[in-house]
Amino acid sequence: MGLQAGWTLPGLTPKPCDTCKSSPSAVFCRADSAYLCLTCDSKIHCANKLASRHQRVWMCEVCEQAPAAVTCKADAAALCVTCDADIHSANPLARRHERVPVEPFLDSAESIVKSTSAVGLSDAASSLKNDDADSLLIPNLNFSSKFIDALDIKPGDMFFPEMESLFELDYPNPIQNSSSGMDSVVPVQPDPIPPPPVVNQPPRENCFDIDFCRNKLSSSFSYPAQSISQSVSSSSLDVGVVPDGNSLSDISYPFIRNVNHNGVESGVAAAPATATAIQLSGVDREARVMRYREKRKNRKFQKTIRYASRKAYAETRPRIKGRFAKRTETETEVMDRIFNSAPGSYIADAQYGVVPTF
DNA sequence: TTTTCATCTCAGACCACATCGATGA
DNA sequence: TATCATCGATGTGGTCTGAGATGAA
Repeated sequence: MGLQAGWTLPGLTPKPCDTCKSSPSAVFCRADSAYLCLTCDSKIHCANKLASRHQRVWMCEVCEQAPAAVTCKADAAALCVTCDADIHSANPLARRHERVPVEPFLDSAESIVKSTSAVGLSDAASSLKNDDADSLLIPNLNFSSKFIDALDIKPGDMFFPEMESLFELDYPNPIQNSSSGMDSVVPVQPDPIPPPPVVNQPPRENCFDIDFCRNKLSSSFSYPAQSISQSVSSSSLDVGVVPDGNSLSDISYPFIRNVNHNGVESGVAAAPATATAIQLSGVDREARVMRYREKRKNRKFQKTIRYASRKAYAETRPRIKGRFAKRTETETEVMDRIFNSAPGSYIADAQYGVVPTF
């Protein structure tokens, strides 16, 4: 977190909350087309049942001016459309980063911060590795550093030291001024919902449908305002699949829906989000992207051991040039004696606290 | 200033097999 | 309903490899 002070560049302040005008916005409410800080988000969206159903997304980690549209798995970062294009068109490697549309949440952002701080940090770490938890990834990563910033908690103070690397993601402290007084909200699994709108861009250039179940990029383009299909899968079947397409073509933003204040979709593209992103062009954007890249460069992900028993086995296995090799019969007998003679004693590594086997 | 080459750094692939988790009998 | 067997998927670590980054000529 030592880098944090250095990130704050003059003139690159996060978008202020539309309500209080004082705190930096942390989330974007689609129904209200409003940028809100965590405090105002809690006040507004916990006020009544209808408001609580407004879908919100976190702000882009780079420009902090537009709602995040996609999450890059490789970078573990939520990015708006424009930043996604900037960053992932830089080189062929970046183009291959797998990105998925962000999923909005219905809980108040503050409650997510609270609940995940208690139980979700470890999961967030493992989710970096386990693509099954993609849906968890975005909000957790987004809020985690915000949470840390807001509460002035150092990573080392947390329960999970291995999470430290996660907090290298720094933010401009959007909840700095937020109060903790909010109602607890029962977590609700949000319906699969479209990412924020993409406007002011030729649809056919930027809005491709992609089906990761196929090898080739789908050639069927979709006009974003009409499609509500989410063809990007985050199931475990997609683990390790890196699309070969180019940055923008890899991701579809098929969910351009405008939801009015009554929660009714109008079918008309909502403009504010991306329009704001586009306003941030030129030097500002370049500076933000550079800052983001620097952060990413310094970020480190630590491996999380989920099964100590497997680790123990892996460490004892014979190898040839680092690769696992078949055991000979003698070795198998020896290992059988070791593991069978002292049940439970081999895995004494309480460091991981998992899987008491044998 | 630009190009070329050498060196360094790092992410990802690879391997075998115990274990997990789902499914059906 | 509970138990057991089966089977495919998963996770584990050390080394190698190739691509990108960096620096010198």
